[in-house]
Amino acid sequence: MKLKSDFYLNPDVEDIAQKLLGKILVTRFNGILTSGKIVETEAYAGVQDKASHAYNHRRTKRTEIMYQKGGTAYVYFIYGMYNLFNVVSNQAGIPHAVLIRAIEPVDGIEVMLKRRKLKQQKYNLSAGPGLLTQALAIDVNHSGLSLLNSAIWIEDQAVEITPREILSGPRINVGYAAEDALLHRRFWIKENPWVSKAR
DNA sequence: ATAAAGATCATT
DNA sequence: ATGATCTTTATG
Repeated sequence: MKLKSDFYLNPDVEDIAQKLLGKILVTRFNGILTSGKIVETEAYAGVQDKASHAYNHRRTKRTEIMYQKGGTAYVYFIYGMYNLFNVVSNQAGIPHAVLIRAIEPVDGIEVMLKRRKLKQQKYNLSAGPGLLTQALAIDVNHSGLSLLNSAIWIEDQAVEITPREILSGPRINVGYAAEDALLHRRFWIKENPWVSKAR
């Protein structure tokens, strides 16, 4: 069942980052459906978080999306080649976001392989924030879309991921964030091979 | 107008 | 450890 608005209005971004683990991220573009189980996330805690694009109330054309109501997609382009997908959370005006860092493929694996230009399934299909967006065909044109609609959304699962199955650590490649780089705001499912290997 | 940096990844 | 590749942002 598609997650509804109240799930995304959660004011605790570290909590929602953990609750997104185990849920299914789905895209359906031109009738083509692809999806994967979320296995790794990172929480970005708005204006107080030195790692966040919205740190210190930074408000630009790009970051404007983060100030929208929870349940909006925030997608940005980085390093000249990658689109990174985030789930905006909390009420409008508070720029919380959760970066989806890795998924375990579920539906449309053949299509995803084609999009990634891979012959056979390996972990580099979708284990990494810049890779899963390719597999699901998400790009910056989708930034601002509502996750309550039928192009990009997240499905609830009967089986909840329990706190015992979740590990945490510092976020990846946020060295510019000074002391906030040390906070444990990266979460992943213990022993899941689809978690990114990045360091 | 210009320059620097970046929530990455594949390769050496 | 390095290179690819280009948008976004800050600064002048």
